[in-house]
Amino acid sequence: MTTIKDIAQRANVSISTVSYALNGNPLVSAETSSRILSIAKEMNYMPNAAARFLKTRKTQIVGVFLASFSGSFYDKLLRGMQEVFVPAKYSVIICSGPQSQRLLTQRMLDGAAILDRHFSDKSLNMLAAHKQPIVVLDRESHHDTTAQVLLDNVGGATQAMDYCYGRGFRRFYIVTGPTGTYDSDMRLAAVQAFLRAHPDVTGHILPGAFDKASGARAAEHIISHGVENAVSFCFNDEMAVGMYNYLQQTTFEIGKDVHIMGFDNIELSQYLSPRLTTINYSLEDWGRRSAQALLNLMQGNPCAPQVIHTSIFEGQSVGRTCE
Amino acid sequence: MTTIKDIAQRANVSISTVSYALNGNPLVSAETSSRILSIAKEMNYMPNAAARFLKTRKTQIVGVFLASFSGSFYDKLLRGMQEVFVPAKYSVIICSGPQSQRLLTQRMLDGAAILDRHFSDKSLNMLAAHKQPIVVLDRESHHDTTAQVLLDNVGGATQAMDYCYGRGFRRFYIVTGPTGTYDSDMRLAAVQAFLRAHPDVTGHILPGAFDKASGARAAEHIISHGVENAVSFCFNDEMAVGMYNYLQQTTFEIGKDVHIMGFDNIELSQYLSPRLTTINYSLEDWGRRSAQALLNLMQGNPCAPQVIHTSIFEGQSVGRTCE
DNA sequence: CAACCAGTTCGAAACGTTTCTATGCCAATC
DNA sequence: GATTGGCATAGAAACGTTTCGAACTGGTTG
Repeated sequence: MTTIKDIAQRANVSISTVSYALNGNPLVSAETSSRILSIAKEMNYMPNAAARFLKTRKTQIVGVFLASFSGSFYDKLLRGMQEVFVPAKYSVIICSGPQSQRLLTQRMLDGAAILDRHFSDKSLNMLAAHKQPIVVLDRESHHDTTAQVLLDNVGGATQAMDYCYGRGFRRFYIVTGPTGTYDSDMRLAAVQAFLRAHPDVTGHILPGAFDKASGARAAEHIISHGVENAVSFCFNDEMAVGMYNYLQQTTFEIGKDVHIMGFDNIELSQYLSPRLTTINYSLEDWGRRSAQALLNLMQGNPCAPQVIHTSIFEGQSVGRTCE
Repeated sequence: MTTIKDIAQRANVSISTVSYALNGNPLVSAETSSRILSIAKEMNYMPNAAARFLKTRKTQIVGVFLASFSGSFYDKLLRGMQEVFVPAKYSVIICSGPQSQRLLTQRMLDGAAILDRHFSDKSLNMLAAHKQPIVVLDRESHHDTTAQVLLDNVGGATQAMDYCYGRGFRRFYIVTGPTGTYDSDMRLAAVQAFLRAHPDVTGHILPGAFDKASGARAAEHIISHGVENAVSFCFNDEMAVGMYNYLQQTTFEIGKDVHIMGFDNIELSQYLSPRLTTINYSLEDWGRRSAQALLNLMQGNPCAPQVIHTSIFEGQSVGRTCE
């Protein structure tokens, strides 16, 4: 491995001069500089990141912690982030699984974005205590080196309930995500507030796990408990897909006999037939704004909590009640 | 930041003793060791990765280079890899975009898997010259620190052609991927070999780009050039989806008037109606075997080229000719 | 009693950078 | 001709580890 020492030797200068030249420090004369640069290229020198990090304490890398790589869900989010980080000269890496937290605790990352419910609050607090810049997308966090950019779950869930209510539904099946996950808990809280505000509405809570299997189970349940004039609000589209899959094996027709509302508007939803009615929001925007927040934190500026707003995406999976 | 120096001071021992204790070196007495360990925990010491890497030249991190994060395509692949790397105590990170190559050139990674056509052969050769362990999934590479685990594109494309031929088709539209990509080029070569071997078959090559838009364009083209008794072989499912989308706005019925064969069997395909007939293979297996190959390389063992085999997944999108 | 040994611990060098401070040189000034 | 100032370069310390060889203990041996 070529090091600056080797270059210094070949160029008959000191290592400090080489370092300056390589970093474009204007103190070194143009002539020396170009000589050093050409020698470096010729020896195809590659800086040793570890040594540099050790000195500068900056890696120019940010990590995005995701629960899984599943679905095209993250694709757009990450694209939004790249839009911000690439011009800012940060490399973005995706980390998943418990063992990758070590990258963060061992200071290999200048900052991190977290959208992974397996990432414990305890770890997060530890890191915050060490002044690690972190932006959270799936929980609340109030430290001076953390920022939150959260989905408007309450708004979205309320929009969904309002929409169904407006179409005449008074009986709701609510298929939740895993308890303890911020998104599911917030959506559930909004639903419960809605139910309190509308005494004429009944809601049956069906615990789910944000996966297709939960949707299928829920579908099975509602069929046996009566579907007429009821709408099923799945707390994410994936569970709605699970419902579709299950119902395809039955004679029930979605949008007529069975009504389904989703949440997330994932790409797959547009291929469902009938098109799923769901809650929509811009993942790119979420990514961009999270990235911007993290950038701010890394520059030492605090960053106020932000909210990503939602809207209804109207398909044909929620019809009207027939009375 | 707590360092081993701080711990040494508090424990009244030298830094080397602390280092030994932290690394579980049996030379240090159990008593001292436990004292040091408890002090370390109390001060919540976190090792500085950069310093350690500088010394040991091992990061215990492998990078997976992907063209994009799109689709659930990579999900399974990565799960397969994690199965191998997690027990081997390696952290896996996903790198995308040109700027993340720096992680590799600056030796932040012990090894890498490449499935990214934007990753240039030139860079790859540079890295190979530096003895960087790398496994490639999307090209050939023959260096002593590289390994290849490739999809059996030729076999898969041949299976597809044979299947359609067996169902009576003699006229083929071939929707390719971008020229220069290994997968597309191999599939095309197989198709051309097939055409040479079957003089009774005609094939029209339609250049595509592995995206939905290409599929839509191709659909438009075949409609205006006659669909009867012709089958369209899309070199990936995503383009087939593009075709479906386009055809949905027409009166042509897939599997009857228009026949479509895909490649990849992506998750979305199962939601298409009629179900897409396509070429299937195990992404988990691909991931596992690539990871195992990389592990071998990192341990200094060479690794023979490997092939991932394919099979037909029969849906209803390819019917029969009606003569 | 000197020599040796095993079990612990310590000191110091090394990894490859960055960066602060010192030095050398030359021309311009008094 | 001594002093100054500016420019280019050199020297050396520092970052936090790991690890080699040395050194210090007591106890055992010849």
